[in-house]
Amino acid sequence: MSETKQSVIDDLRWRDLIHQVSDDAATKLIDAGKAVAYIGFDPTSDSLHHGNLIQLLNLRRLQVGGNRPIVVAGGATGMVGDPSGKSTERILLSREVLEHNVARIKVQLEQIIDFDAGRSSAVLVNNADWLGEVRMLEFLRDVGKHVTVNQMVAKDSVRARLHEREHGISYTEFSYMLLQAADYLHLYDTYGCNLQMGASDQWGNITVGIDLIRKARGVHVYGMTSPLLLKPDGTKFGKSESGAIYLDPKKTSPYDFYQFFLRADDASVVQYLKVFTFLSHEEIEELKIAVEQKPELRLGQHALANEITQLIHGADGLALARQASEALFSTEILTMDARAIEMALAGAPHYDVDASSLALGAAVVDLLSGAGLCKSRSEARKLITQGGVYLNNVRVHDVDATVRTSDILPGGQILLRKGKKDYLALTLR
RNA sequence: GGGUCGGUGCCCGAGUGGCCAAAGGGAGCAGACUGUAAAUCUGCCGGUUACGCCUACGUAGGUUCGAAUCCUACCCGGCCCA
Repeated sequence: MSETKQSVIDDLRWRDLIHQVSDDAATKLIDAGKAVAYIGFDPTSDSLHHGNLIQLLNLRRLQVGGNRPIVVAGGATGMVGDPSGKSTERILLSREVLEHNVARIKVQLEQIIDFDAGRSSAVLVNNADWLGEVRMLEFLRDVGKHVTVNQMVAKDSVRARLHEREHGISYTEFSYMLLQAADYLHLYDTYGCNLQMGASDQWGNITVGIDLIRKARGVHVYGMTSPLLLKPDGTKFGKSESGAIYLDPKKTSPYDFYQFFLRADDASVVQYLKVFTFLSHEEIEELKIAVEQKPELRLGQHALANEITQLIHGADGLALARQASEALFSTEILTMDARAIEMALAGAPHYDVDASSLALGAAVVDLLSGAGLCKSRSEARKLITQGGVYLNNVRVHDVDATVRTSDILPGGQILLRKGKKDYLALTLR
């Protein structure tokens, strides 16, 4: 990973990471390394996902330029739910769950942002620590007094819900922007925070905070958003077939994480390289040309998957993911020797099988559904009928096919595959 | 509180007594073509011990030979009025 020494803003612009800036002065502040920038996350899960990652990397980019990052875990706001970008009312999470999530996320943040970098050291705070204490009357006086309902109603996020036929917006969610504004104010008071960043759907919330600080403190602070990452067909980026891609290796294995980025489509790779990596402009330009001229080599995808997997899962995680990927996709695993197979499959998805059950023959249908490759036995049957199941890379034709002891590969595993890409190593137990 | 419209499968959305496991679209999955790409074409897309049976159209009852469709009560949401 190479970090450029040029202007942070120029770099962000080049990477198409700037959507809106509240004031040009913000860019000067950032380039001077004088920004104290904050980003908030609602801890709705116990792991960050690749969508959050973009914002975190942006914070990191600023930090490299000498700015100080603040990460706010929304322990309090997470209990309310942000209406931005949501068409329906959010389900509220319990205090216990939120606290648990905040603790887990904290560990992940430390991988990406430097919490020990002198005057630009990052800070992690939980807004439950201050919002949780605020008295209602105090809040109404200190925050509510400065914001008119007129401007609140004018926000896109609210207007969308107001005009919708089927769903309204609760007072709770309507208030969300005030809480976020209060966060900004608190961070300004405590850390001299002067910049709030986020995805473009946060713009409305961010501007409320800026206005609040101007009115309450007479100080001009800033906001900046990055564009929402969209896939070429205009749909939202952020989900894989099986859901979000998490940073937690227990939720998304390094192998799956690596594979996700390796499968980026041609039309998006360059954009992803810009957004998800710290590769230099020159390196990315070279990869761009490579993708245009020899797309089948997928050099861009490889670089992307390597960089980001290394960043999140380290060299070891990357090595495992690559070994498994190469064994499954690039070589004929059946010709490898026992040791090689064992090593190669170490990082591949696993499923434990009772060795004794193979003696009698275990139904492929049962293994598929048991391992979670199929949701039900019906689905597994249909899949086999359609020719979508492979045992040791050989298509299974019979719905009643079984896996037996003789199918065990030299490495001690059995390879089950669904479709072209979904491999599973059955491990004997 | 009154009036009114609505609550259908992962999502959107048709269906207003049998031909409905429920049109159509999207998403998803598989096959073909490829480059672990995109686009396209084809098939699948509630569960099951696959004959049949079971579970499903907000919830609970009822009418009927038969209900997603009719009736009653209730719950939830939108809009308007108070």
